[in-house]
Parts: sequence; structure tokens; C-alpha cells
Amino acid sequence: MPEGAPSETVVRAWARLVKAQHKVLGAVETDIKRAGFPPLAWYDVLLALGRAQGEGLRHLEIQAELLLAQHNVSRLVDRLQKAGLVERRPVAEDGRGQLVKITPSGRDLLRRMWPAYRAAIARHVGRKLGGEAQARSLADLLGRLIDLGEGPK
Amino acid sequence: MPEGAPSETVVRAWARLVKAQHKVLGAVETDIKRAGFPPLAWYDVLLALGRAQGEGLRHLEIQAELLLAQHNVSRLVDRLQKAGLVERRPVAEDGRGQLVKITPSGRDLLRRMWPAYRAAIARHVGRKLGGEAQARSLADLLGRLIDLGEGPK
DNA sequence: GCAAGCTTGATGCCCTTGCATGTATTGCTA
DNA sequence: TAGCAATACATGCAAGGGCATCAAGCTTGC
Repeated sequence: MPEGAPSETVVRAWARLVKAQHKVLGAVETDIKRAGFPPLAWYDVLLALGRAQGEGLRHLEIQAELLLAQHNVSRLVDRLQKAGLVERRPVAEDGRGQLVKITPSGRDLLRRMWPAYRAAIARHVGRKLGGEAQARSLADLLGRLIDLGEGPK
Repeated sequence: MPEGAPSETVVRAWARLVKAQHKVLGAVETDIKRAGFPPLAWYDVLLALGRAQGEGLRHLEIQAELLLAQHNVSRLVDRLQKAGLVERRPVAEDGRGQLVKITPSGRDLLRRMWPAYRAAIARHVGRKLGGEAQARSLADLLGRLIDLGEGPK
């Protein structure tokens, strides 16, 4: 498969990847907003922070985990902070750093959002696939695109 | 599979769908920009217009094909028109309508962009997949998410 | 121990997108 | 056929994201 010439099939996979994500993400985001919740990006950050044990995460860690640009992390955290969902603290060992920690209010939002989020995923992804085997297969193939290798996990 | 509870596997497929598209689209878009070309959204519109025989497409048709919001079509076409890549004409049968047609300059851009685009797809999708069978399988599964059914094509 | 360079994060500017609304035209209905 | 709803597209405004730049702190080499 020479560099300049992906097969027809690869091109079709690409086109559908973009279209499917666009459509499904749009639908899920719409459901979430209709239920009165903030954008999914907020959920993603809060989830990462909620999982992080201890003192919270540095901007850099959020950036790496969510594939965001650095300047977007700054402003996204700004908004979350303004909404009272996270706190910022300077890092003792590194005067440049900001440690971002989820607040009880942030944890509460996570808890309240999950049922709506879960239902949207079931509606727009689960229902479209023909069962567990297809879901697993899709997850595996997409995993290759994000360099997860092909092993389990 | 009750509405409120997608399986773990479905949730993982969802998460990877978002992440894979984000990553791959970002990488392709970056490659395209680095080569000095406009955003992929322009290519998509021009491609749709290029395929359309005859008088061009209505805004509504572009909207449906590319899954765009109506107001975004207006402004995207504005930009393309400003760049000389498309022309707008009123529709004879419907005084409200706009007919958008690709210009020779637009067709030229399509031709010049394709090699760079193709190479980016090969690099960021083709190389990550383990051959034709996987590409086909991925395309099929993604097709289900955009309601293409499971048949061929 | 200090200057140069790197890392971490913030910010100004502009473009794009989302949301609401406006305007013109068509179609339906009584 | 007058009036009203629906359709097709445009636009003002605000929020979000990309790009370049800036400031502060750390590290390294001399």
C-alpha cells in the first residue's frame, strides 16, 4: 500500500469515520444539552479529574489525556472554575504549575450527568450495532487508529 | 439491552470513536494545512458540488449531504464564493433558493488537493489498519452508525 | 551563580460555529 | 384570494477553538 494511494476501502472507512462521529457526537451532545447539562467536554475533564487520586491533575496531564491544545485547557479549566466545578492550586514543587482538582459540586455533576450520557450512548451507538461482538470489533479497530495496538484492554 | 444501560463494550466503542476521529481528523487536517490548502470542510463542499451534475446544489442539499447546520452552510458558501471557488445563482422555480455551482477554479483546487488528502488518509488510516479486510470491517461497522444498514456499498 | 534556553501556563486576535432571530418567498386553507 | 403558516436562506451576537505571543519559573552549562 504505497503512501500516496490508500485503497477505495480505506477511503470509505475514513469518510465514514468522520461522518459517523460527527453524527453520533452531535446526537449525543444534543441529548445531553436538552437534559440541561453542560457540554461533553466538561464531562470529559471532570471524569479525568474524578479518576485522578490525590491532588488532582496538572494542565499538561489533562492535555495529554483529552488530546486538547494547551491554550484550550487553560480556558476550559477557567470555565469549569467559574462554574465552581474545579479548584486550581499552585504546585509546591513547580511554581509554574497549576493543580486542578474536582470539587464536590463537580463530582455531583458527574453523578447526575452519567445516566443521561449513558442513555444517549445506548441510543445512538448501542442500538445501531448488532450486539456485543460488533461493539468489541468496532472498539478494537478504532483502537488501532489511536495506536492502542491490537491486544486486549 | 435496556435503554439506560449500554454495555461496557459499547461505552468503550463510543469513547474510542470520539477519540479516534478527533486524533485522525486533527492529523489529516494538519497535514493538509501544512501543504498550504484550505480546511477539509471546503474540500467536502467542493467535492459534493463537483459530483453534482447540472446546475449545482441548493443549500439544503449541501446541508443534508454534509450534516451541517443551515446557517453554517450560508457562511461556508460565503467564504467559498469570496475565494472564487463557487458561484451563487437564484433558482428560477423558487425565489427563496440559491443554487451553488463549482467554478473551474474550484475544480482545480479539488484536483490539486486530492493527492495531499489521499496521502494523509493513507498515512493516518491505511497504515494503522491491518489490511483490506479490517478496513472493510471498520467501514461496515461505522456504516451502521450512520444508518446505512449492513448491506454492501 | 548567572545567562540562555526550555517548560508551563495565560492571553490577545481572529475565524468558525451555535443559537436566536429576521426577511423574503411559497404553499395551504378557508 | 386574503391571510397565515411553513420554507429557504441570511445575519447579529456570543461562545469556543486555532495561532502566535507573552510571562513566569525552572534547568543547564559555563
